[in-house]
Amino acid sequence: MARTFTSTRFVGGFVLGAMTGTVTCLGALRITQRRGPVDPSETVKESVLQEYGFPLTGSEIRYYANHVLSYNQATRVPRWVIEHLSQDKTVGNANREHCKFKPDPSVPFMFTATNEDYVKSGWSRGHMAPAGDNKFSERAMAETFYLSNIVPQNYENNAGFWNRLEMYCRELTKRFQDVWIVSGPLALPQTGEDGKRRVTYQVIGKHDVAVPSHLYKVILARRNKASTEPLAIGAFVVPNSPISFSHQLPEFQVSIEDLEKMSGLVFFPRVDKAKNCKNICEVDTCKLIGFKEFTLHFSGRKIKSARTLHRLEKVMAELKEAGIQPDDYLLNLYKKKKEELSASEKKMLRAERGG
DNA sequence: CGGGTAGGACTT
DNA sequence: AAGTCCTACCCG
Repeated sequence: MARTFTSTRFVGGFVLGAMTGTVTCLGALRITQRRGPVDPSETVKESVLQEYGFPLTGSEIRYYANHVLSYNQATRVPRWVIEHLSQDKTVGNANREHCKFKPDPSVPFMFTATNEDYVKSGWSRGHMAPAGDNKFSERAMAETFYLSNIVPQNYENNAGFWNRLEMYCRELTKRFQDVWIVSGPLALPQTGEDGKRRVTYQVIGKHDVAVPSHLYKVILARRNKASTEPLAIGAFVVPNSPISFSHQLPEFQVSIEDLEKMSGLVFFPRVDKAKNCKNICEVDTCKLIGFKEFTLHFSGRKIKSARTLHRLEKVMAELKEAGIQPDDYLLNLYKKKKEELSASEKKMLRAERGG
């Protein structure tokens, strides 16, 4: 119903616009006849074309505490998001549990995505500038939760491969003093059954938020400010779908130039990529954390946050099912937590009997 | 780390 | 009675 109304309104506006245009042309013709030919030296900017202003795109650069982006008002997702990463930014007490996804207040409401567009859409809200890159600042982290920094992302991809790519970027700050990262969505053409190439994408929610077919990341890393070593640079295009642990990061590497053709963007335009850069996968590992390491890492966090013995045992059972032998660190964590929870659950039982 | 849902309390 | 927020709990 709403869609029908919108369409009707759109068509009506188009017809009205066409009529107005006709009237204006006739009027201009009369004036021209009366005053003679227009001055050819008059620039378009100075002409009547500019009288009521040119169309606005809303793609102007928007600045936040630790990221900067250009927004696409048509698709309700960013065109690109850039951030600077250094080791000190990845440590601190900022906590995503205190953050909430919300429409960006600086984006006109008619062009913003909303949480309702995403919830139960089948797609997760995927950060472009990651929350975890902003542990140093509550504000910087909170601002990454604006929906101007979010795209519809496959759940498994977001929690898995993309997550591990973000972890690799943070790891880079151990070896490079400064890391700059540009991230964003892509809607790439695909060849149909008829052999023709088309760009198609799903849209979700009442605001028709565009679901990207792929996500890209460009990484630029500098060893340190004084170093004459070439900058390390890499571009990666990742399908917006589950990617198993058997896949390696270099499989998704593309040349900067190819990504620029796909995206219509020029990355780090002040950098001479031909002269002053080296492939990051030659200078660094381009190796994402493995399955065992990944699972152990987050099992540790789950054990720490477990609040019932049942939950605690389930985390351990999942590890066993995955065929992963807990290391000493994890076993010790488990033992401590088990004692803690046993004590508190006994206390709860006594309180119940007493009351 | 990256995300989600259900349901009760609270508001309107 | 229906929406909104918050807490608790959950998954990869």
